[in-house]
Amino acid sequence: MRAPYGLNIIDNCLICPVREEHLFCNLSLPAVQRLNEIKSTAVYPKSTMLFIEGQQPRGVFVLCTGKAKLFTSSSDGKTIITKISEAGDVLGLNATISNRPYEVTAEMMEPGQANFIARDALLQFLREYGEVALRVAEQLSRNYYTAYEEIRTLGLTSSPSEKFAKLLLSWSPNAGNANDPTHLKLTLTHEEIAEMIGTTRETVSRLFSDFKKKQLVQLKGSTLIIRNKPALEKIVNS
Amino acid sequence: MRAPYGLNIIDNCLICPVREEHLFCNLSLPAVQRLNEIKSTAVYPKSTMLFIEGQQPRGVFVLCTGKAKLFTSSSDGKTIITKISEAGDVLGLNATISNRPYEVTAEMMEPGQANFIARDALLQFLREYGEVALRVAEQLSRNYYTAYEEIRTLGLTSSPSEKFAKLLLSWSPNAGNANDPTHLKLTLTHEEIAEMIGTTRETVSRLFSDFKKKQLVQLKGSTLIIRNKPALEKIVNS
DNA sequence: GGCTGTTCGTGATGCCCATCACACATCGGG
DNA sequence: CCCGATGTGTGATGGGCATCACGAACAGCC
Repeated sequence: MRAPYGLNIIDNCLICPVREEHLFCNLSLPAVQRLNEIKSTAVYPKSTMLFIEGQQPRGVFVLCTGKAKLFTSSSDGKTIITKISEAGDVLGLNATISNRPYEVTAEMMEPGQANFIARDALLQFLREYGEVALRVAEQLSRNYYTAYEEIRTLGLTSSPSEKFAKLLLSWSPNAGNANDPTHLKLTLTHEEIAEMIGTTRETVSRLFSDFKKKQLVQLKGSTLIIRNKPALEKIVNS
Repeated sequence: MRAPYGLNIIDNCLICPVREEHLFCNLSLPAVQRLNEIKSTAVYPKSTMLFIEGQQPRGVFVLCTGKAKLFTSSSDGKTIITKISEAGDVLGLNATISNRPYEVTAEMMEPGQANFIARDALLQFLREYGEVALRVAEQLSRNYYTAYEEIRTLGLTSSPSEKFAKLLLSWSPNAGNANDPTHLKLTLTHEEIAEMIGTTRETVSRLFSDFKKKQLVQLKGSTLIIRNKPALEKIVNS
């Protein structure tokens, strides 16, 4: 099957490649089948806003392919990105469950596919399948912890360099030293990184220069190499 | 009944004065009676830490009288207060439900009474009374929204004066203008206010001076009078 | 009432980083 | 392949606020 934007469409949750890994993706067979019936699939171009901060919740989106950024903005245009969502993530869950306005805007960062589940259908589904309701509660609690992590970063981490180091560390799963450097594709612009750590584009630029000079990281095209994770950790715990 | 610290003890949830207003306090008769059996009441002196950030959750505390501050700290001693809890509030709910470490420390700001409910007993109680489990989910979702409010304040509100104005507004329920000024007892130290808005004690001092000079507020002993709420709102939306 | 510890007001100093400005690189579509 | 749009590097500047420092005011307590 071929879709616009040159993507493959996954129209059946039963054979979804991320099915095993996430909420809504690792359920009993009957539950997945039911889920498959109530969802509606669509492919969204880059920059689509799946929902906007302050809107009444219509339902949730399950991201199948692509990435989306979640952010909240102030009236004067300042923005903070609170999360980069990837395939398997469920967007808009808290607002939909509690029937309060979406607390963030969700915008596609690249074309991708998402399943929409309307609020009414979701609530009915949760009533039918108690196992899933439990999973939802767990997910909400996980979201809460993530939010608190953000509060700590914003409130307790004073300097941009510290926050920047923290962000880089969160991208580096392995050792990240000279023997075992972390390689990763850098998909964010400096502007977006700035919005993640609450500073300006220029400062991020300068931080990159600085960290490169100090041999903490290296940049090859769009590939970021983390060379000295221990030093980054030292910056964070300063 | 008399207790230490000159407080009256409320040892029966059925006649608790805040029973009508809050979670766990407005339930069916049988549920309140069961709750009354599983709780254990105690009076805590000022500065008691009911639980500490990072501890494994033992259970929840329902605050009956007194006030408590919830805060999180970094290793280098910096602190942010995320909430001032009052009578009726349930503390440690999220950690207890999800069995993750307490995300904050809860410290009594004045002597007061609290009911402790152990984790196991609480979970059993929630299983017995589905109505209450629902209330808990709602409360968790409310907590999540509050956390996001905090993220917005910390991340999008740049200047201390803006955050300070925001805090004052959150304390002013009525008109707060020359005709109908808000009077309130100021129970926090400048240090604590600083920890609420992420700045220093000195800056709070200077902000008070500044706002007094601009006729926005007035201070009579420990009574704070908000005289020009519209002007405060203007500062926030600048 | 005096003594000790906490809280508060305010000056001086300096630095970090937001802001402005502008040139260069890079990307993507017709 | 070119050209507009978007992203990036870096200098100059200045203001806001953290930090240090100290004395005054205040509260609690034998």
